[in-house]
Amino acid sequence: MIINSPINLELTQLSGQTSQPPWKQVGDCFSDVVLVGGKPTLFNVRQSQDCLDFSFTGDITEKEAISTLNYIYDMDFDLSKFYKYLSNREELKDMSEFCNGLRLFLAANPFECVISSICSANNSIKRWTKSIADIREKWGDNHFDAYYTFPDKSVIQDLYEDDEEESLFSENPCGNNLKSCGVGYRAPYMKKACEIFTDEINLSDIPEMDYDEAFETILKVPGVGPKVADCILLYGFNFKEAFPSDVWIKRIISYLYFDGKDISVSKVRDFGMEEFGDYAGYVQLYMFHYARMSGLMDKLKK
DNA sequence: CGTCAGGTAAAAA
DNA sequence: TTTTTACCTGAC
Repeated sequence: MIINSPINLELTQLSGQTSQPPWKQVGDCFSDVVLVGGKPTLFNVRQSQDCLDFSFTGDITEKEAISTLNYIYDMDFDLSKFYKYLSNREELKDMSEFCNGLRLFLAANPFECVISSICSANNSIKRWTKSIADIREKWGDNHFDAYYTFPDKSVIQDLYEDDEEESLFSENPCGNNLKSCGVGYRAPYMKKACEIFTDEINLSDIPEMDYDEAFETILKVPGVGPKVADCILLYGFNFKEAFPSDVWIKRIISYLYFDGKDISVSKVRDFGMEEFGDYAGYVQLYMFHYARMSGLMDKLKK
């Protein structure tokens, strides 16, 4: 079946968005299990022309399958309108040609996005995605042979933190701890985050909030600073007005808009949200990948 | 072996 | 309020 909106699937999958790790890739096909209304469903998606071709296995209707994929790949977002917006601005006009068909890769599971985003802080894409994949395989539920859902917060909350704690309390230590997944000093953040989601913050309240309230709320979670909070709201909850600002976005914004002058990450965030409004999230996504692919990043590295 | 990677928390200015 | 410092880990 085809979803008739343009997308570059591989670019979208491999762009390092902190919603979840990329789906399993075999040839040109990407697959993963998603809980749709609690029902495990295996999705297979691939590029067909410039659109999305998919099939699925699971006890849901075709309509539910389409609506799930529409959400995850943000297929209702009007890319051509966005490209017009970019082309009308001198600083942004080159970006669309370097990232044509790049879309948001939204979280199938917002809780997983929170943990992924915490894991991504001061980390590489390769390492955080492997950590999250390891957590799924160790403590998630197995479906359709080789696929795993992300474990529930109650599971993560009860895990040992590291080898030392495990060998202290366990009769046969066997890597049943968070740090064995390479999350490093983020392990206690993850566990405390789960506690907070049990007795203080209800993640399902977030979509009802306005941006500032959602931001202040999610910022209370251990391991979540401003950059990670914006990522969680953008990739996990589809708040498109988020403008996650890290050192790279700072360098790029500084180069494009402030004549290379050094400005704080916090100012960059304010600037991006003010300047780009509801397009802020997409501009951030395109900006980062434009810089990577155009060579601007190498130029700014020194 | 030292440096670095898409920051955060805690301490200090 | 804004700046500095230590920090798991794996790759180079």
